[in-house]
Amino acid sequence: MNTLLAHAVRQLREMILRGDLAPGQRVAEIPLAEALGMSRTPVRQALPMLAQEGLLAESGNRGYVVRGFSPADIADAIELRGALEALAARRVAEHGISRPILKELKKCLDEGDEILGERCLHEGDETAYADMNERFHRLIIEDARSEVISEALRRNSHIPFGGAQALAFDKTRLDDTYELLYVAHRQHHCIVEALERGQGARVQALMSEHAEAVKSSINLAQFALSHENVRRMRGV
Amino acid sequence: MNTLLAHAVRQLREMILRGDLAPGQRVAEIPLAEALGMSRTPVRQALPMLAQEGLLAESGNRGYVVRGFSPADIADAIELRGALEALAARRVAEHGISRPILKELKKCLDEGDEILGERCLHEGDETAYADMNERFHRLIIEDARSEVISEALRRNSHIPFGGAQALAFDKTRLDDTYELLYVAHRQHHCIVEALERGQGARVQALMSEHAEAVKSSINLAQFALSHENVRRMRGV
DNA sequence: ACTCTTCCAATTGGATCCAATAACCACTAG
DNA sequence: CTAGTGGTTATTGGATCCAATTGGAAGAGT
Repeated sequence: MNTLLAHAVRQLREMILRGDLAPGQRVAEIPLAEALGMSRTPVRQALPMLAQEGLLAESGNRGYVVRGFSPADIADAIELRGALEALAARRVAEHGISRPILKELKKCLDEGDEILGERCLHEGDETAYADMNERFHRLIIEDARSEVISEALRRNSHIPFGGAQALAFDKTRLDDTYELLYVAHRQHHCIVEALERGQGARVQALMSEHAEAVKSSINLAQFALSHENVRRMRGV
Repeated sequence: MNTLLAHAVRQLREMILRGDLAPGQRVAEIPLAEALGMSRTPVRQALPMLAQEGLLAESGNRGYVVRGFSPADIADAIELRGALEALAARRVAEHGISRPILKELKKCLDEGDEILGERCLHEGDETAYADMNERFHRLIIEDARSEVISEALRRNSHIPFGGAQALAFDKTRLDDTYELLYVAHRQHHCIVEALERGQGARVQALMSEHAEAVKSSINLAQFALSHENVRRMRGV
Protein backbone atom coordinates (compact mmCIF):
# COMPACT_ATOMS: atom_id res chain seq x y z
CA MET A 1 0.00 0.00 0.00
CA ASN A 2 0.88 3.67 0.04
CA THR A 3 3.76 4.22 2.35
CA LEU A 4 2.42 7.41 3.87
CA LEU A 5 -1.17 6.26 3.99
CA ALA A 6 -0.18 2.97 5.56
CA HIS A 7 1.92 4.82 8.06
CA ALA A 8 -0.92 7.14 8.93
CA VAL A 9 -3.33 4.26 9.45
CA ARG A 10 -0.93 2.36 11.68
CA GLN A 11 -0.02 5.42 13.65
CA LEU A 12 -3.60 6.55 14.18
CA ARG A 13 -4.67 3.07 15.20
CA GLU A 14 -1.96 3.03 17.84
CA MET A 15 -2.87 6.51 19.05
CA ILE A 16 -6.52 5.60 19.43
CA LEU A 17 -5.92 2.26 21.09
CA ARG A 18 -3.35 3.74 23.43
CA GLY A 19 -5.81 6.41 24.40
CA ASP A 20 -3.73 9.33 23.15
CA LEU A 21 -6.99 10.42 21.60
CA ALA A 22 -9.75 10.16 24.14
CA PRO A 23 -13.04 8.46 23.22
CA GLY A 24 -15.60 10.94 22.03
CA GLN A 25 -12.95 13.44 21.10
CA ARG A 26 -13.15 15.00 17.68
CA VAL A 27 -10.36 14.16 15.31
CA ALA A 28 -9.38 17.12 13.18
CA GLU A 29 -7.40 16.57 10.03
CA ILE A 30 -5.02 19.48 10.21
CA PRO A 31 -3.53 18.95 13.68
CA LEU A 32 -3.30 15.23 12.94
CA ALA A 33 -1.46 15.87 9.70
CA GLU A 34 0.93 18.18 11.49
CA ALA A 35 1.48 15.68 14.29
CA LEU A 36 2.34 12.99 11.77
CA GLY A 37 4.47 15.28 9.64
CA MET A 38 2.52 14.90 6.43
CA SER A 39 -0.09 16.76 4.44
CA ARG A 40 -3.82 16.32 4.92
CA THR A 41 -4.15 13.93 1.99
CA PRO A 42 -2.95 10.71 3.64
CA VAL A 43 -4.86 11.33 6.85
CA ARG A 44 -7.97 12.15 4.86
CA GLN A 45 -7.68 8.73 3.30
CA ALA A 46 -6.93 7.11 6.63
CA LEU A 47 -9.90 8.48 8.55
CA PRO A 48 -12.62 6.75 6.52
CA MET A 49 -10.64 3.53 6.74
CA LEU A 50 -10.47 3.74 10.50
CA ALA A 51 -14.13 4.61 10.62
CA GLN A 52 -14.82 1.47 8.66
CA GLU A 53 -12.69 -0.47 11.11
CA GLY A 54 -14.92 0.79 13.86
CA LEU A 55 -12.28 2.85 15.64
CA LEU A 56 -13.86 6.14 14.60
CA ALA A 57 -17.50 7.11 14.37
CA GLU A 58 -18.97 9.75 12.12
CA SER A 59 -19.76 12.86 14.05
CA GLY A 60 -23.06 14.13 12.75
CA ASN A 61 -22.29 15.13 9.21
CA ARG A 62 -18.92 16.68 9.84
CA GLY A 63 -15.79 14.71 10.52
CA TYR A 64 -15.22 11.88 12.94
CA VAL A 65 -14.94 11.28 16.65
CA VAL A 66 -12.98 8.60 18.46
CA ARG A 67 -15.25 5.73 19.23
CA GLY A 68 -15.31 4.53 22.79
CA PHE A 69 -15.67 0.88 23.67
CA SER A 70 -18.18 -0.02 26.32
CA PRO A 71 -17.53 -2.93 28.66
CA ALA A 72 -20.25 -4.76 26.73
CA ASP A 73 -18.41 -4.17 23.44
CA ILE A 74 -15.24 -5.63 24.86
CA ALA A 75 -17.03 -8.63 26.34
CA ASP A 76 -18.72 -9.21 22.99
CA ALA A 77 -15.43 -8.96 21.15
CA ILE A 78 -13.91 -11.61 23.37
CA GLU A 79 -16.94 -13.83 22.93
CA LEU A 80 -16.78 -13.34 19.18
CA ARG A 81 -13.10 -14.17 19.12
CA GLY A 82 -13.93 -17.33 20.99
CA ALA A 83 -16.50 -18.32 18.39
CA LEU A 84 -14.17 -17.56 15.50
CA GLU A 85 -11.19 -19.40 16.92
CA ALA A 86 -13.48 -22.26 17.88
CA LEU A 87 -14.60 -22.51 14.29
CA ALA A 88 -10.99 -22.39 13.11
CA ALA A 89 -9.99 -25.11 15.55
CA ARG A 90 -12.84 -27.36 14.51
CA ARG A 91 -11.80 -27.02 10.89
CA VAL A 92 -8.26 -28.00 11.82
CA ALA A 93 -9.48 -31.05 13.67
CA GLU A 94 -11.79 -32.07 10.85
CA HIS A 95 -9.25 -31.60 8.08
CA GLY A 96 -6.68 -33.35 10.20
CA ILE A 97 -4.00 -31.22 11.78
CA SER A 98 -0.85 -30.91 9.74
CA ARG A 99 2.29 -32.49 11.17
CA PRO A 100 4.55 -29.44 11.34
CA ILE A 101 1.84 -27.35 12.98
CA LEU A 102 1.23 -30.03 15.59
CA LYS A 103 4.93 -30.08 16.31
CA GLU A 104 4.99 -26.33 16.78
CA LEU A 105 1.95 -26.46 19.03
CA LYS A 106 3.64 -29.05 21.20
CA LYS A 107 6.66 -26.82 21.43
CA CYS A 108 4.32 -24.12 22.73
CA LEU A 109 3.00 -26.54 25.33
CA ASP A 110 6.52 -27.36 26.47
CA GLU A 111 7.42 -23.69 26.73
CA GLY A 112 4.36 -23.06 28.82
CA ASP A 113 5.12 -26.04 31.04
CA GLU A 114 8.59 -24.65 31.51
CA ILE A 115 7.34 -21.20 32.48
CA LEU A 116 4.70 -22.52 34.82
CA GLY A 117 6.94 -25.25 36.22
CA GLU A 118 7.92 -23.10 39.15
CA ARG A 119 5.01 -22.39 41.39
CA CYS A 120 5.07 -18.69 40.72
CA LEU A 121 5.97 -16.15 38.04
CA HIS A 122 9.29 -14.40 37.69
CA GLU A 123 10.24 -11.22 35.95
CA GLY A 124 9.71 -11.56 32.21
CA ASP A 125 7.57 -14.65 32.49
CA GLU A 126 4.39 -12.84 31.53
CA THR A 127 5.96 -11.57 28.35
CA ALA A 128 7.31 -14.99 27.50
CA TYR A 129 3.94 -16.57 28.11
CA ALA A 130 2.15 -13.87 26.10
CA ASP A 131 4.48 -14.48 23.15
CA MET A 132 3.92 -18.21 23.33
CA ASN A 133 0.18 -17.72 23.67
CA GLU A 134 0.03 -15.50 20.64
CA ARG A 135 2.00 -18.04 18.62
CA PHE A 136 -0.23 -20.88 19.81
CA HIS A 137 -3.40 -19.19 18.65
CA ARG A 138 -1.87 -17.99 15.41
CA LEU A 139 -0.74 -21.50 14.50
CA ILE A 140 -4.24 -22.87 14.84
CA ILE A 141 -5.76 -20.04 12.83
CA GLU A 142 -3.16 -20.56 10.13
CA ASP A 143 -3.86 -24.24 9.88
CA ALA A 144 -7.56 -23.57 9.49
CA ARG A 145 -6.54 -22.36 6.04
CA SER A 146 -9.38 -19.94 5.66
CA GLU A 147 -8.53 -16.44 4.59
CA VAL A 148 -12.11 -15.45 5.38
CA ILE A 149 -11.81 -16.53 9.01
CA SER A 150 -8.37 -14.99 9.38
CA GLU A 151 -9.76 -11.71 8.09
CA ALA A 152 -12.65 -11.77 10.50
CA LEU A 153 -10.25 -12.35 13.39
CA ARG A 154 -7.93 -9.63 12.21
CA ARG A 155 -10.86 -7.22 12.15
CA ASN A 156 -11.93 -8.22 15.61
CA SER A 157 -8.43 -7.56 16.92
CA HIS A 158 -8.99 -3.86 16.45
CA ILE A 159 -11.16 -3.81 19.52
CA PRO A 160 -9.26 -3.77 22.82
CA PHE A 161 -8.87 -7.36 24.03
CA GLY A 162 -10.35 -8.62 20.79
CA GLY A 163 -6.97 -9.90 19.66
CA ALA A 164 -4.64 -12.65 20.69
CA GLN A 165 -2.97 -10.49 23.30
CA ALA A 166 -6.18 -10.82 25.24
CA LEU A 167 -4.60 -12.64 28.12
CA ALA A 168 -4.96 -9.85 30.58
CA PHE A 169 -2.16 -9.40 33.02
CA ASP A 170 -2.74 -7.33 36.01
CA LYS A 171 0.80 -6.83 37.12
CA THR A 172 -0.20 -5.80 40.58
CA ARG A 173 -1.38 -9.30 41.37
CA LEU A 174 1.14 -11.75 40.04
CA ASP A 175 -0.19 -14.65 42.09
CA ASP A 176 -3.68 -14.36 40.63
CA THR A 177 -2.08 -14.18 37.21
CA TYR A 178 -0.32 -17.45 37.89
CA GLU A 179 -3.60 -19.22 38.61
CA LEU A 180 -5.11 -17.71 35.50
CA LEU A 181 -2.28 -18.81 33.25
CA TYR A 182 -2.20 -22.23 34.82
CA VAL A 183 -5.80 -22.87 33.91
CA ALA A 184 -5.36 -21.38 30.47
CA HIS A 185 -2.40 -23.61 29.82
CA ARG A 186 -4.30 -26.71 30.92
CA GLN A 187 -6.85 -25.72 28.30
CA HIS A 188 -4.07 -25.44 25.73
CA HIS A 189 -3.08 -29.01 26.52
CA CYS A 190 -6.65 -30.23 26.08
CA ILE A 191 -6.99 -28.31 22.83
CA VAL A 192 -3.90 -29.90 21.34
CA GLU A 193 -5.05 -33.31 22.46
CA ALA A 194 -8.43 -32.80 20.83
CA LEU A 195 -6.83 -31.51 17.65
CA GLU A 196 -4.54 -34.51 17.48
CA ARG A 197 -7.45 -36.91 17.90
CA GLY A 198 -9.56 -35.06 15.35
CA GLN A 199 -12.24 -34.26 17.93
CA GLY A 200 -13.84 -31.33 16.15
CA ALA A 201 -16.81 -30.67 18.39
CA ARG A 202 -14.70 -31.01 21.50
CA VAL A 203 -12.02 -28.62 20.40
CA GLN A 204 -14.69 -26.14 19.35
CA ALA A 205 -16.21 -26.23 22.82
CA LEU A 206 -12.79 -26.00 24.44
CA MET A 207 -11.79 -22.99 22.41
CA SER A 208 -15.02 -21.15 23.17
CA GLU A 209 -14.50 -21.83 26.83
CA HIS A 210 -10.89 -20.72 26.59
CA ALA A 211 -12.09 -17.28 25.52
CA GLU A 212 -14.84 -17.28 28.10
CA ALA A 213 -12.22 -17.77 30.79
CA VAL A 214 -10.41 -14.68 29.61
CA LYS A 215 -13.63 -12.71 29.63
CA SER A 216 -14.47 -13.51 33.20
CA SER A 217 -10.90 -12.90 34.28
CA ILE A 218 -11.13 -9.25 33.38
CA ASN A 219 -12.92 -6.86 35.59
CA LEU A 220 -14.55 -5.32 32.60
CA ALA A 221 -16.35 -2.52 34.32
CA GLN A 222 -13.07 -1.38 35.72
CA PHE A 223 -10.82 -1.86 32.73
CA ALA A 224 -12.94 -0.79 29.85
CA LEU A 225 -13.59 2.67 31.14
CA SER A 226 -10.02 3.55 31.91
CA HIS A 227 -7.76 3.91 28.94
CA GLU A 228 -4.83 3.97 31.26
CA ASN A 229 -5.30 0.28 31.73
CA VAL A 230 -5.67 -0.44 28.07
CA ARG A 231 -2.39 1.30 27.48
CA ARG A 232 -0.71 -0.67 30.21
CA MET A 233 -2.09 -3.95 28.88
CA ARG A 234 -0.95 -3.49 25.38
CA GLY A 235 2.53 -2.74 26.57
CA VAL A 236 2.87 -6.33 27.79
CA MET B 1 -20.13 10.33 5.64
CA ASN B 2 -19.01 12.21 2.59
CA THR B 3 -21.73 12.17 0.03
CA LEU B 4 -19.46 11.63 -2.94
CA LEU B 5 -17.15 9.24 -1.15
CA ALA B 6 -20.07 7.21 0.15
CA HIS B 7 -21.53 7.14 -3.31
CA ALA B 8 -18.26 5.98 -4.81
CA VAL B 9 -17.90 3.18 -2.28
CA ARG B 10 -21.44 1.93 -2.80
CA GLN B 11 -21.17 2.18 -6.54
CA LEU B 12 -17.83 0.41 -6.74
CA ARG B 13 -19.01 -2.33 -4.42
CA GLU B 14 -21.94 -2.96 -6.68
CA MET B 15 -19.78 -2.92 -9.78
CA ILE B 16 -17.36 -5.44 -8.33
CA LEU B 17 -20.01 -7.76 -6.95
CA ARG B 18 -22.01 -7.57 -10.14
CA GLY B 19 -18.93 -8.49 -12.12
CA ASP B 20 -18.78 -5.31 -14.13
CA LEU B 21 -15.15 -5.33 -13.15
CA ALA B 22 -13.72 -8.77 -13.72
CA PRO B 23 -11.67 -10.47 -10.99
CA GLY B 24 -7.98 -9.86 -11.47
CA GLN B 25 -8.61 -6.76 -13.53
CA ARG B 26 -6.73 -3.65 -12.61
CA VAL B 27 -8.77 -0.77 -11.32
CA ALA B 28 -7.46 2.55 -12.57
CA GLU B 29 -8.49 5.72 -10.84
CA ILE B 30 -9.00 7.99 -13.81
CA PRO B 31 -11.43 5.90 -15.87
CA LEU B 32 -13.31 5.06 -12.68
CA ALA B 33 -13.60 8.70 -11.74
CA GLU B 34 -14.87 9.51 -15.20
CA ALA B 35 -17.35 6.65 -15.12
CA LEU B 36 -18.74 7.89 -11.81
CA GLY B 37 -18.72 11.51 -12.89
CA MET B 38 -16.44 12.80 -10.17
CA SER B 39 -12.82 13.74 -9.67
CA ARG B 40 -10.14 11.30 -8.60
CA THR B 41 -10.27 12.37 -4.96
CA PRO B 42 -13.34 10.42 -3.82
CA VAL B 43 -12.34 7.27 -5.68
CA ARG B 44 -8.84 7.52 -4.28
CA GLN B 45 -10.39 7.46 -0.84
CA ALA B 46 -12.74 4.66 -1.79
CA LEU B 47 -10.14 2.26 -3.15
CA PRO B 48 -8.24 1.69 0.11
CA MET B 49 -11.56 1.21 1.88
CA LEU B 50 -12.63 -1.45 -0.58
CA ALA B 51 -9.23 -3.05 -0.30
CA GLN B 52 -9.72 -3.21 3.44
CA GLU B 53 -13.12 -4.76 2.89
CA GLY B 54 -11.44 -7.45 0.89
CA LEU B 55 -13.04 -6.62 -2.43
CA LEU B 56 -9.79 -5.30 -3.89
CA ALA B 57 -6.26 -6.58 -3.52
CA GLU B 58 -3.08 -4.57 -3.78
CA SER B 59 -1.39 -5.16 -7.07
CA GLY B 60 2.31 -5.35 -6.40
CA ASN B 61 3.21 -1.87 -5.31
CA ARG B 62 1.03 0.02 -7.69
CA GLY B 63 -2.73 0.28 -7.45
CA TYR B 64 -5.29 -2.40 -6.90
CA VAL B 65 -6.85 -5.32 -8.72
CA VAL B 66 -10.30 -6.77 -8.29
CA ARG B 67 -10.11 -9.67 -5.93
CA GLY B 68 -11.67 -12.88 -7.13
CA PHE B 69 -13.46 -15.21 -4.79
CA SER B 70 -12.58 -18.86 -4.99
CA PRO B 71 -15.22 -21.51 -4.36
CA ALA B 72 -13.43 -22.17 -1.08
CA ASP B 73 -13.74 -18.51 -0.09
CA ILE B 74 -17.46 -18.56 -0.69
CA ALA B 75 -17.92 -21.80 1.18
CA ASP B 76 -15.93 -20.37 4.07
CA ALA B 77 -17.98 -17.20 4.08
CA ILE B 78 -21.19 -19.20 4.34
CA GLU B 79 -19.72 -21.31 7.11
CA LEU B 80 -18.60 -18.20 8.93
CA ARG B 81 -21.99 -16.60 8.58
CA GLY B 82 -23.44 -19.75 10.08
CA ALA B 83 -21.13 -19.51 13.08
CA LEU B 84 -21.86 -15.81 13.60
CA GLU B 85 -25.62 -16.13 13.31
CA ALA B 86 -25.47 -19.20 15.54
CA LEU B 87 -23.70 -17.13 18.18
CA ALA B 88 -26.26 -14.38 17.80
CA ALA B 89 -29.14 -16.83 18.12
CA ARG B 90 -27.65 -18.40 21.22
CA ARG B 91 -27.37 -14.99 22.83
CA VAL B 92 -31.00 -14.30 22.04
CA ALA B 93 -32.06 -17.59 23.58
CA GLU B 94 -29.93 -17.04 26.67
CA HIS B 95 -31.01 -13.45 27.26
CA GLY B 96 -34.58 -14.48 26.61
CA ILE B 97 -36.10 -13.42 23.34
CA SER B 98 -37.97 -10.13 23.46
CA ARG B 99 -41.71 -10.29 22.93
CA PRO B 100 -42.06 -8.00 19.89
CA ILE B 101 -39.23 -9.78 18.10
CA LEU B 102 -40.81 -13.15 18.74
CA LYS B 103 -44.07 -11.84 17.33
CA GLU B 104 -42.30 -10.62 14.19
CA LEU B 105 -40.52 -13.93 13.78
CA LYS B 106 -43.81 -15.78 13.98
CA LYS B 107 -45.19 -13.49 11.35
CA CYS B 108 -42.25 -14.55 9.17
CA LEU B 109 -43.11 -18.18 9.82
CA ASP B 110 -46.71 -17.58 8.80
CA GLU B 111 -45.65 -15.82 5.63
CA GLY B 112 -43.41 -18.71 4.74
CA ASP B 113 -46.15 -21.21 5.47
CA GLU B 114 -48.40 -19.22 3.18
CA ILE B 115 -45.88 -19.18 0.34
CA LEU B 116 -45.06 -22.84 0.67
CA GLY B 117 -48.66 -23.88 1.28
CA GLU B 118 -49.16 -24.71 -2.36
CA ARG B 119 -47.02 -27.58 -3.42
CA CYS B 120 -44.99 -25.52 -5.89
CA LEU B 121 -43.71 -22.00 -6.43
CA HIS B 122 -45.42 -19.32 -8.45
CA GLU B 123 -44.10 -16.20 -10.05
CA GLY B 124 -42.82 -13.81 -7.41
CA ASP B 125 -42.73 -16.38 -4.66
CA GLU B 126 -38.96 -16.54 -4.60
CA THR B 127 -38.71 -12.81 -4.10
CA ALA B 128 -41.33 -12.88 -1.37
CA TYR B 129 -39.54 -15.71 0.38
CA ALA B 130 -36.17 -14.00 0.03
CA ASP B 131 -37.57 -10.83 1.61
CA MET B 132 -39.06 -12.78 4.46
CA ASN B 133 -35.85 -14.75 4.91
CA GLU B 134 -33.78 -11.61 5.07
CA ARG B 135 -36.14 -10.13 7.66
CA PHE B 136 -36.09 -13.33 9.71
CA HIS B 137 -32.33 -13.37 10.00
CA ARG B 138 -32.08 -9.64 10.59
CA LEU B 139 -34.54 -9.82 13.47
CA ILE B 140 -32.48 -12.43 15.28
CA ILE B 141 -29.26 -10.53 14.75
CA GLU B 142 -30.90 -7.36 16.04
CA ASP B 143 -32.16 -9.05 19.15
CA ALA B 144 -28.67 -10.37 19.91
CA ARG B 145 -27.95 -6.72 20.77
CA SER B 146 -24.30 -6.91 19.94
CA GLU B 147 -22.91 -4.24 17.68
CA VAL B 148 -19.71 -6.25 17.45
CA ILE B 149 -21.48 -9.28 16.03
CA SER B 150 -23.60 -7.17 13.69
CA GLU B 151 -20.45 -5.55 12.37
CA ALA B 152 -18.78 -8.87 11.76
CA LEU B 153 -21.80 -10.08 9.85
CA ARG B 154 -22.00 -6.89 7.83
CA ARG B 155 -18.38 -7.34 6.85
CA ASN B 156 -18.95 -10.91 5.86
CA SER B 157 -21.81 -9.85 3.62
CA HIS B 158 -19.34 -8.27 1.25
CA ILE B 159 -18.39 -11.68 -0.01
CA PRO B 160 -20.81 -13.20 -2.50
CA PHE B 161 -23.30 -15.39 -0.63
CA GLY B 162 -21.84 -14.21 2.67
CA GLY B 163 -24.94 -12.16 3.38
CA ALA B 164 -28.52 -12.89 4.21
CA GLN B 165 -29.49 -13.13 0.56
CA ALA B 166 -27.56 -16.37 0.55
CA LEU B 167 -30.55 -18.50 -0.24
CA ALA B 168 -29.50 -19.39 -3.69
CA PHE B 169 -32.21 -19.60 -6.25
CA ASP B 170 -31.50 -21.32 -9.44
CA LYS B 171 -34.42 -20.11 -11.44
CA THR B 172 -34.04 -22.79 -14.04
CA ARG B 173 -35.13 -25.45 -11.56
CA LEU B 174 -38.08 -24.18 -9.61
CA ASP B 175 -39.02 -27.59 -8.28
CA ASP B 176 -35.63 -28.15 -6.67
CA THR B 177 -35.90 -24.68 -5.20
CA TYR B 178 -39.21 -25.62 -3.63
CA GLU B 179 -37.64 -28.57 -1.82
CA LEU B 180 -34.78 -26.38 -0.69
CA LEU B 181 -37.03 -23.68 0.70
CA TYR B 182 -39.28 -26.22 2.33
CA VAL B 183 -36.40 -27.66 4.34
CA ALA B 184 -35.07 -24.20 5.15
CA HIS B 185 -38.46 -23.13 6.40
CA ARG B 186 -38.78 -26.18 8.61
CA GLN B 187 -35.48 -25.10 10.12
CA HIS B 188 -36.90 -21.62 10.69
CA HIS B 189 -39.74 -23.19 12.65
CA CYS B 190 -37.33 -25.17 14.80
CA ILE B 191 -35.20 -22.10 15.38
CA VAL B 192 -38.11 -20.05 16.62
CA GLU B 193 -39.22 -22.89 18.84
CA ALA B 194 -35.77 -23.18 20.35
CA LEU B 195 -35.54 -19.41 20.84
CA GLU B 196 -38.89 -19.35 22.57
CA ARG B 197 -37.85 -22.12 24.92
CA GLY B 198 -34.51 -20.53 25.64
CA GLN B 199 -32.62 -23.52 24.24
CA GLY B 200 -29.32 -21.79 23.50
CA ALA B 201 -27.18 -24.74 22.51
CA ARG B 202 -29.92 -26.16 20.31
CA VAL B 203 -30.58 -22.96 18.44
CA GLN B 204 -26.85 -22.52 17.93
CA ALA B 205 -26.60 -25.95 16.35
CA LEU B 206 -29.72 -25.35 14.27
CA MET B 207 -28.45 -22.05 12.93
CA SER B 208 -25.08 -23.52 11.97
CA GLU B 209 -26.85 -26.30 10.17
CA HIS B 210 -29.17 -23.83 8.47
CA ALA B 211 -26.15 -22.21 6.84
CA GLU B 212 -24.60 -25.57 6.07
CA ALA B 213 -27.72 -26.48 4.12
CA VAL B 214 -27.30 -23.40 1.97
CA LYS B 215 -23.69 -24.24 1.37
CA SER B 216 -24.35 -27.70 0.11
CA SER B 217 -27.24 -26.47 -2.00
CA ILE B 218 -24.93 -24.40 -4.14
CA ASN B 219 -22.84 -25.99 -6.78
CA LEU B 220 -19.91 -23.96 -5.69
CA ALA B 221 -17.46 -25.05 -8.31
CA GLN B 222 -19.90 -23.95 -10.94
CA PHE B 223 -21.19 -20.75 -9.45
CA ALA B 224 -18.13 -19.21 -7.95
CA LEU B 225 -16.17 -19.10 -11.13
CA SER B 226 -18.81 -17.51 -13.25
CA HIS B 227 -19.71 -13.98 -12.40
CA GLU B 228 -22.72 -14.27 -14.62
CA ASN B 229 -24.30 -16.39 -11.96
CA VAL B 230 -23.37 -14.07 -9.16
CA ARG B 231 -25.00 -11.24 -11.02
CA ARG B 232 -28.11 -13.27 -11.63
CA MET B 233 -28.33 -14.35 -8.00
CA ARG B 234 -28.06 -10.93 -6.54
CA GLY B 235 -30.84 -9.78 -8.77
CA VAL B 236 -33.28 -11.96 -6.85
C1' DA C 1 -31.11 39.82 30.88
C1' DC C 2 -32.01 36.38 27.60
C1' DT C 3 -32.73 34.87 23.08
C1' DC C 4 -32.54 35.08 18.24
C1' DT C 5 -30.33 36.29 14.13
C1' DT C 6 -26.54 37.30 11.42
C1' DC C 7 -21.87 37.23 10.22
C1' DC C 8 -17.27 35.42 10.44
C1' DA C 9 -13.98 31.92 10.89
C1' DA C 10 -12.51 27.33 10.75
C1' DT C 11 -12.69 22.95 8.92
C1' DT C 12 -14.17 19.67 5.81
C1' DG C 13 -14.70 17.90 1.18
C1' DG C 14 -13.68 18.06 -3.79
C1' DA C 15 -10.63 19.41 -7.62
C1' DT C 16 -6.38 20.23 -9.51
C1' DC C 17 -1.49 20.33 -9.74
C1' DC C 18 3.11 18.36 -9.48
C1' DA C 19 6.55 15.00 -8.79
C1' DA C 20 8.07 10.35 -8.62
C1' DT C 21 7.90 5.83 -10.19
C1' DA C 22 6.82 1.86 -12.77
C1' DA C 23 5.61 -0.29 -17.04
C1' DC C 24 6.01 -0.60 -21.78
C1' DC C 25 8.24 0.05 -26.09
C1' DA C 26 11.82 0.72 -29.15
C1' DC C 27 16.42 0.59 -30.46
C1' DT C 28 20.91 -1.18 -30.40
C1' DA C 29 24.39 -4.46 -29.62
C1' DG C 30 25.95 -9.02 -29.22
C1' DC D 1 17.21 -13.09 -33.69
C1' DT D 2 17.23 -12.19 -28.96
C1' DA D 3 18.26 -9.79 -24.92
C1' DG D 4 19.32 -5.76 -22.47
C1' DT D 5 19.18 -0.97 -21.75
C1' DG D 6 17.42 3.50 -22.05
C1' DG D 7 13.74 6.58 -22.74
C1' DT D 8 9.05 7.94 -22.81
C1' DT D 9 4.51 7.78 -21.20
C1' DA D 10 0.93 6.97 -18.14
C1' DT D 11 -0.63 6.46 -13.60
C1' DT D 12 -0.23 6.71 -8.86
C1' DG D 13 0.58 9.29 -4.62
C1' DG D 14 1.21 13.63 -2.07
C1' DA D 15 0.43 18.67 -1.70
C1' DT D 16 -2.13 22.58 -2.36
C1' DC D 17 -6.02 25.23 -3.60
C1' DC D 18 -10.86 26.55 -3.55
C1' DA D 19 -15.54 26.40 -2.33
C1' DA D 20 -19.19 25.24 0.74
C1' DT D 21 -21.10 24.22 4.99
C1' DT D 22 -21.30 24.36 9.80
C1' DG D 23 -20.50 26.00 14.30
C1' DG D 24 -19.59 29.63 17.23
C1' DA D 25 -19.54 34.23 18.72
C1' DA D 26 -21.20 38.72 18.99
C1' DG D 27 -24.58 42.11 18.73
C1' DA D 28 -29.12 43.74 18.73
C1' DG D 29 -33.86 43.57 19.87
C1' DT D 30 -37.55 42.23 22.79
